[in-house]
Amino acid sequence: MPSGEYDPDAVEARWQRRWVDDETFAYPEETADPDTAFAIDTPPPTVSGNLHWGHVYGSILQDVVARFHRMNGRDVLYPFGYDDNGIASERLTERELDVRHQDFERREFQRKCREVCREYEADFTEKMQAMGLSIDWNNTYRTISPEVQRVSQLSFIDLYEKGREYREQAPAIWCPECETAISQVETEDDEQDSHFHDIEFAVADSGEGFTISTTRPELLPACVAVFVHPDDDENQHLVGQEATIPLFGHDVPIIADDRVDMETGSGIVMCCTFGDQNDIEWYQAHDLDLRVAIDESGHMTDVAGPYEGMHSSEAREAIVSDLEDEGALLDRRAITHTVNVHERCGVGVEFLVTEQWYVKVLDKREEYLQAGREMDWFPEKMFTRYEHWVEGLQWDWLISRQRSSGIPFPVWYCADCDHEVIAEKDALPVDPLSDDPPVDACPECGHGEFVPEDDVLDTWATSSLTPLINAGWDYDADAGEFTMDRPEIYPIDVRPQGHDIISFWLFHTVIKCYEHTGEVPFESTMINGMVLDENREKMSKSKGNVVDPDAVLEEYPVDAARFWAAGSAIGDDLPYQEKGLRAGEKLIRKLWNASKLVESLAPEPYPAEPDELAELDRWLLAEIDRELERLTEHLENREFSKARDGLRTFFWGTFCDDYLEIAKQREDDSARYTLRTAHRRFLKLFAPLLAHVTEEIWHAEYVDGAADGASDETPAAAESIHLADWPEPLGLEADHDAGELAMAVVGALRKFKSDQQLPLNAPIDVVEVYGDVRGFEDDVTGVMHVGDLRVHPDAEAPVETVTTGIDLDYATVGPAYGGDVPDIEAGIEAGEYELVDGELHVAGHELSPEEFTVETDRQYQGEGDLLEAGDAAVIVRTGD
RNA sequence: GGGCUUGUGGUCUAGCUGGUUAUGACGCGGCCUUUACAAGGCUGAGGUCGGCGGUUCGAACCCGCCCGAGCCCA
Repeated sequence: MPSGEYDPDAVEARWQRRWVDDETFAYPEETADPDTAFAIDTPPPTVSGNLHWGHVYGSILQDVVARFHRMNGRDVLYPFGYDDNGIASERLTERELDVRHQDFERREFQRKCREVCREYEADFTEKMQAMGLSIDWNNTYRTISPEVQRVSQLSFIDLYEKGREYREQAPAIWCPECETAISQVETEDDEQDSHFHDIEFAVADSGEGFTISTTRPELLPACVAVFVHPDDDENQHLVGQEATIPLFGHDVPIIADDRVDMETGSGIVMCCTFGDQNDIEWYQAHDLDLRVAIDESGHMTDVAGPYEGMHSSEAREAIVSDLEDEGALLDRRAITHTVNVHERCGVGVEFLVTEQWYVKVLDKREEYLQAGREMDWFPEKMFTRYEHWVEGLQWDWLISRQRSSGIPFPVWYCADCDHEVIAEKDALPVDPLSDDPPVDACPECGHGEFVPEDDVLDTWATSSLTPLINAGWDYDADAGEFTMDRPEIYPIDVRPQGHDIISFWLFHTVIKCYEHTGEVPFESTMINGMVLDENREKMSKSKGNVVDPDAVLEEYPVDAARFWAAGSAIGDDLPYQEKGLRAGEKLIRKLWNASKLVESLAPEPYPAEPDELAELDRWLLAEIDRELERLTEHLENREFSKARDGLRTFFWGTFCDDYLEIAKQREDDSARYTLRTAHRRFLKLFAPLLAHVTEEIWHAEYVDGAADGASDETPAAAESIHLADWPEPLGLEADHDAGELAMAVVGALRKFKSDQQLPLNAPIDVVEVYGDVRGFEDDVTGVMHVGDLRVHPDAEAPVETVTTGIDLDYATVGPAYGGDVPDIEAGIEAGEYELVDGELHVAGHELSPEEFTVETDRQYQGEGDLLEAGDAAVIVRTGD
């Protein structure tokens, strides 16, 4: 029985333990029907990082969805992934064990990573469980595990066999610090101090001088062309001639191209292989020479002549100084500009021509756009981000990384002819550095030696496979085809994630799974916003405004955090608000206290449905039907805020303030049955939101009935409210208007007492209601302590009505009278109008009755006070 | 610099394809011990809907520009 005060600390921890111990939320493995299976594919968090408030927010929304659909008869698979395959966890391992990954064989080092990550995973698990999320802890995966490595390599091979991957010498974004190619998404911008140099170039034949401005003079030896804008009249005469590079002496063509930015420097620009993205375009468009001056480690090559072997930064200073000696340095000024850097190490990226593996994406943009369109987007507007991302793609997806650890490419090359030899699918996972290729001789040339691929796969190549990992995707060698352990969950019903990762994580996942299975991997995607601090600013360590989940959950119940999280419109950013949590606490308390009252008004044994329900009871149950339908629709549309606020308002106002107050006066089976039915329904409706407190009350009140079959609950409902069925509408006939009016009469009487400074239980002698509240007389009388209630359903109230104004119905008047509306308004305002046979004559127009309403004021001259209750007049007389 | 999103009483928020009285909560003022809850109930005050301009009889809503915030990209 709920008694005393609610103690969330004890209650929440107890249920969290029970849910895990009893495997309450385990996915029923016998599920086979795609219509009953319901799966959520969450992007796995990096376990080496901390759980932050954004995780709390996102996870709660996922959990509300999971619980809602579970109660709606779906077999829910809500798995959890730990992302520990990446540089972050490798660095962590090196730090913790004080080792270098280079000193170990790749597989060996990964074993160490797995060991180190295990404790971090345990910490993550504990915290996720302490939020009471309805995750199936039997269904977890680690992105570094051999099983996932196998899936990653299978994915590589499948795409290779489908002709979606290629290896090519091409300009790639390169980090000279990490000595690896990186993808576009791994770079970020950084404001850095630099210098702008004006350098004197000369035309080869005439010796005429012109100025080139650059921040990177060390690229002079890599210069392969000079560009002038076609609209640049002043310098047009240079086009077609050749320029001589100072210090290095080689001649390059001078070419016109409209990609030149005339506003910067002299408007004449040099093209080097490669300084930036533009250089690559020019290189390709004009078929220029390739002069590579900077090598993979950021040092100068032989192209740089005397500067060979210097680091590019040293070479820059040396070249500037030599230019100055030669008089070719016209100016040098300090500037700050944005530099494209590698997000991991902060070092400026280079563009190098290297041999890399790519996944084709550019050729199927339209198809991938269509794949995105086929998903349901919550909210719909977020699709635009996906759309713009796909339309703006400039590179195929670079998937090779020159790191020594990570998931290896399952590939060897013939030492003689470079023919690619791919691993056998049933041998995966393999590491070419340790394992032998599947053939003894090259199928192409017969050569017997092979060079292993020592690159590893980009971590996104793995992170983008989570739907397949969850569905148990694998290759069946006997059948010669790909299979799934759980085909019923694919495509996955919901993919939740923040709007910050739509462009790469979601995109990569969609296209890879689409290529493997021919199906868009998600039925829907649910985009949550970012969590901001109380001042709507981004949380960041440097600002010191980061909310620590542990500290908050120390102070507030998890259910309060759930209430806060559900206060967001999906897709919008949400500020952390302590008041939001406090409001949650209040609702939890209200639910608890109301449950205590229900318990005392309708104790066990619970009454069966009486033959006839009182009008008020039918009205309440019918109102609950309405709320149930609204709530269900909102949850289906992921309108969490509307769902939450609607249910809260209805419960607090209609059930607690209106119904319960009346029910206190009643002692009949109809009331007892209704209290119990309503209460049981409210618990269920609140269950996805307030997961713990509803479970606690459910167990105190309703599991016995579910267990012994006394109630119409399923046997599973005896285990947990979260396994109970979502309510169906009862469909009772009720007079909605009469009930509404009766509540308005009660409200008016309450206000009357409040205005008169009377206690709410003060008696009232006579109340006359001029409106139809038949069937509710005893309810009004009981709760308001009315001695004599007289209802006049059809009679006119004995009041004088005075016309106080005219209310135009603009929706019809506007279109009908257009520009004359201001005149009509002025006429009414000035009182220059007449009512003739129900028509309004004003400003030369005759308005028909449906175009306006007459505003009236009721005045009562008799004994007692006149109150307004909705449309009805109520007259109150007290015996003073 | 570009794209997307967002800006409503002190704070958070609702507001559908434009219709005139802009929703609710938190906080604030006043009153009320009523069969759970005073962390409750009743009631009141508080808003030029970020700014400017436009379209319209009528704009929180549509259009343009500007400002602030968030995300992604350059």
